[in-house]
Amino acid sequence: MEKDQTPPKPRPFPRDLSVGEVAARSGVAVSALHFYERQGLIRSWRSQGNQRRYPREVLRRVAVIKVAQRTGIPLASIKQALAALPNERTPTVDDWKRLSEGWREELNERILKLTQLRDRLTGCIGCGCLSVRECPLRNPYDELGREGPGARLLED
Amino acid sequence: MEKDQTPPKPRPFPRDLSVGEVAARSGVAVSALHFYERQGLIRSWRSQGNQRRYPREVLRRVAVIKVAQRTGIPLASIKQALAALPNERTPTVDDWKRLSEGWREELNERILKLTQLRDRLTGCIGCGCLSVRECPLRNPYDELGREGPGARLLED
DNA sequence: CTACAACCTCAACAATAGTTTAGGTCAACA
DNA sequence: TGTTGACCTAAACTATTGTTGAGGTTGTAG
Repeated sequence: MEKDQTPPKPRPFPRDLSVGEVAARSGVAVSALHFYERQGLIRSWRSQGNQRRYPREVLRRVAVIKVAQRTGIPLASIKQALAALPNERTPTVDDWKRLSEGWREELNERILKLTQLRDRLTGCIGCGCLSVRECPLRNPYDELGREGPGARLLED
Repeated sequence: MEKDQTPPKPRPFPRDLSVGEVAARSGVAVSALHFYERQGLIRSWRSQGNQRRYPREVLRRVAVIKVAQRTGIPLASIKQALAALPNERTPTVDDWKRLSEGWREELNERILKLTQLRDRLTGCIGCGCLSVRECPLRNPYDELGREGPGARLLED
């Protein structure tokens, strides 16, 4: 009945967090937290009543997940990266920093690709060169466009 | 039986194109061309034998679709953009240029966002500020993280 | 004329990233 | 004690972007 998404009133003293609390503080839906847990990106233990309990550290973990997603990294890869964190010690600032280094590289590449794309976009769409064989925009796909020798008429 | 994907031998004189020819020359699978047609991004007429026939112009159309996809634009939006092309006249270079102008803007924004993200990435993941309320990386989601007044202990 | 490659349709399946719903349990407040 | 809000699971559903398969037709080469 949608009540799941409204912030639960905080319990007496915040040693550990309920799923609703994590949702409220991380800005991520309860259903998404369940999902992340099924996918192995976060973990919880259970209360006597079988309710999820999270260490406060989960907030950073979720924050990092969301940030990584914004860079375009799929959850599966984020999971891999998170798996490199120390398992039985709370990750330190340096642990997190190391994590982000790899992503910075990926991000840089994506930015580069998009920048090239942008710089060629107008010119190449406007010119005649989208003919698959010659256009720098299209070239990556060119392998598939070959069809042996033979009179190849001027392309559209 | 996978034969669909091997380049068909070119028919005698290329006035119009079969789906296999378009696939070979555009580097896009036949199944994807069918799909684009179902989605209304391209159109064809039919031969006597009910086979698809495309105007040569479709090559540019498909090229543009693929390029736009690389910029991260979903097919639905590409469809909208293509719908702005003149319907009964073959689009001119200027038509295509206009089309790409809008996309250049979107691309620029995406590049900007990613660049900001990159610049903040290491610093923010490493520092304590991922606490959702103060981090520039997390702030966008902050709305959901509010939970009324009350003693808010130091976040993780 | 016979094969076989290329084509057709329709339906099911795939991966990603979740959300929604149904049916039930737990816990706190009055 | 009873009601309500938060929680539980499992399964089904959403959207996007196609691919795969089954079963049948067309068209071209020999």
